[in-house]
Amino acid sequence: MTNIQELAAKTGVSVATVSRALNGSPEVSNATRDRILSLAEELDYTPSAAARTLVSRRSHVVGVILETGPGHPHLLHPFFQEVLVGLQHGAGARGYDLLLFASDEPGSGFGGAHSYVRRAEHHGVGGVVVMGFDGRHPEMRKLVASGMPCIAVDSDVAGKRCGSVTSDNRDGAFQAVAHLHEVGHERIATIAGPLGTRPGAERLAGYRAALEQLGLPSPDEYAIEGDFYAESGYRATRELLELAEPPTAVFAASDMMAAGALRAAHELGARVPDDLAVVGFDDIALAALIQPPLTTVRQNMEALGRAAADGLIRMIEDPDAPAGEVHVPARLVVRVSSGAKQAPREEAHEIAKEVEARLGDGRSGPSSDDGAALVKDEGNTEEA
Amino acid sequence: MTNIQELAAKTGVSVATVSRALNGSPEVSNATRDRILSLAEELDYTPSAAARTLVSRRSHVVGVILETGPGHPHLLHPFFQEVLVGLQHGAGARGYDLLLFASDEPGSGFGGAHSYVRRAEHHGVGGVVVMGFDGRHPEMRKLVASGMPCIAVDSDVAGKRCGSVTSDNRDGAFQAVAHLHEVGHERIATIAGPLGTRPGAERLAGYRAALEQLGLPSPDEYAIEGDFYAESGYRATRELLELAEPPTAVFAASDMMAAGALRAAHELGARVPDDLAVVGFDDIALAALIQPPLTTVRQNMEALGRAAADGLIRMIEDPDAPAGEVHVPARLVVRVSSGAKQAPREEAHEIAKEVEARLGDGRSGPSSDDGAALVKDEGNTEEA
DNA sequence: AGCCGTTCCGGAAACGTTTACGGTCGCAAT
DNA sequence: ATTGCGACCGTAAACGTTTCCGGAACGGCT
Repeated sequence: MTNIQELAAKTGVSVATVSRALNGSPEVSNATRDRILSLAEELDYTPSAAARTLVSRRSHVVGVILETGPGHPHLLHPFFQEVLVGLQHGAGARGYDLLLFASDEPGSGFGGAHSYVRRAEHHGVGGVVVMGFDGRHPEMRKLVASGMPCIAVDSDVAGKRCGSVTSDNRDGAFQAVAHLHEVGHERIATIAGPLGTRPGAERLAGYRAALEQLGLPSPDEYAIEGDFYAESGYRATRELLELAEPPTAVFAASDMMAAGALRAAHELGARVPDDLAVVGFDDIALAALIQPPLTTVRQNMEALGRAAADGLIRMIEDPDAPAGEVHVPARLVVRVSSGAKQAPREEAHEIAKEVEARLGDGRSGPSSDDGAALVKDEGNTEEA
Repeated sequence: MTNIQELAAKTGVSVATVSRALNGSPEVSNATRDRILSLAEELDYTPSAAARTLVSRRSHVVGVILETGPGHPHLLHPFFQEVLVGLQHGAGARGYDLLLFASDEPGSGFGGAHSYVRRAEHHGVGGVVVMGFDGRHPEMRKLVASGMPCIAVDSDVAGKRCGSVTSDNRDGAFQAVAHLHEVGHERIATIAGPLGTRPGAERLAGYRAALEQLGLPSPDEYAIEGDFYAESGYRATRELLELAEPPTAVFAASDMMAAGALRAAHELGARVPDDLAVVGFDDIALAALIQPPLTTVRQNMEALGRAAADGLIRMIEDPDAPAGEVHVPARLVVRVSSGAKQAPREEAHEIAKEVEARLGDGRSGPSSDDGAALVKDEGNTEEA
């Protein structure tokens, strides 16, 4: 491996000058800079991250924490995967790489699993983004207490040096209800997420706000708390349909619960969307593939990731940057389950473009089907 | 941050001794070792990864390469996500962390995007695992040429220091066909993956081998090449069903193509599984949720990741370890689409346990539904 | 008493950078 | 002719480890 000394020797200058040239310092003449740069290129010189980090105390790496052990299946949710991609792009654009904490035992000789804080310090990362934790977790408390810059995705941890990034859950829910109202519904129920979670609470708030603003009835029985999983959506929908005055539409705070709702409706002989309109939240891959294709509120997960990376790096590079809270807009994706007369033209167009962008030269792909994530809305062909 | 010198000063020994104590060298008395260790614990000492890497030239980090730019949607496939989890566990168990390459421009002053090899060297990672590339990609050629240890997942790159990990595609396909034969089918067709890809070719080979061994007919028209995506499965199935002597069962080399097959069958009025039995490959989340629930060959993606991590770290730590090729077994998951009389008892049991393990205390989860990945095979309730 | 082998430890070099400090020019202003 | 200044560059210290080399102390053997 060629190092900075070699460059110095071969160009006849000191290592200090080489370092300056490499880092674009103005204190070096154009002539020598060019000489050095071209030699570096020629020798395929790559600076040692370790040495650089050691002295400058900044590693150009951001940590990523996501719990994947038993009892933490979150990581397997497509949601986090796409956020990760956003992180990668966001961090990459700023010259940072991502470090996924995995090891429990970096060095040796010490006992027990190390705290994330300690691991972060060990690697000299300037900050971390955390996903799949809630703020009550002891590790999270330690983290925010440590003063290390961090950003939580879709969670409610917060602190002086700890910001957060979420979808605009409230607005997304609002859109969903407004849409149902637009296509003619008056009696709109909701299957909420766990109210203890931030997205659960916010989506319910958006639902309530929409009902109020639209002057729609909002009986207590129309809001049932679920747990984001399909089964709870199933049960809630059964309850709803057996009410004396059942709703004609339901907004589920997650696609999985919406899927459960679909099944319940099917079993009770209620046709979707004719007898019961359904809107979900998330736009997971499944949404476009089930019957009928699900109208849902799409979270822009890539944007979430990008925003998290941006915010974090800002905090890292400016020690007294505020730890903000950013909301990424969510947008309604109209498919069949909500009973809209017809998807507006531009919507279809947009989807097509999106699919293309994500598909790319997928044909040359390595294996398996990537389709689950990019589906050409096959369900829509039903309309033809 | 407390460093090794501080420990040395406070325990009244030299830094060399402290270092030895920390690393478990036998050349230090038990008395002093204990003194040092307990002080280290007390001061919450964390060694600097940078310094350690700088001198020892091993970073205890493995690189992970997966292309996520436009034209590379692979990363969004659940497949890679689960592999990533496996990697995390595998690497973590050996004391390694994962570095996700993201940045295009680590330092500055140089032009253009850096090659992966260079980035890997920059960070001092001992090796990398690559996913979502095929061996023909110029970056991959550079990588294997560089002699850096690497492992490719589900791909066909190979070289002196470059191993690979794949599912046992051949055997998985064999199982699928054998299963179809067991439930009574004789005329079994396949929708293959792209024959240019390794999984595509291997699964076809397994299909052929099974037919031969079982003494089943294997007319040319029964094998159609698809591209792993749903649309190709749809078209292939239409072709198959319009043959003079159509097959009664079809093995699709991916779940997405199987989904396409289901749709085609539906359109042509063929009932699944009665008129046409279908088996897929992958066991993506979707598989359990579509109607009818799909019998498929499950890839153990977590195991793939673990195997990749294991193999890579072996290569890193033993400079002349062979770059092996490992196959992870795939296993058939019987649901409804294949028309098996009944899922064997233990299978159901196994699924239940699996679901539980992955679910864990999911209730306390942060948001969204994790359900897509862990579905309780709701479709099976149809049988009741 | 001399010698040798162990056991434990310290000194110091090395790893590849960045950066504070100082130095040498040449040149314009006094 | 001195001074001052800006542009450019070199020296060397630092960052926190690991590890080679050697040395002291000690006990057992001839």
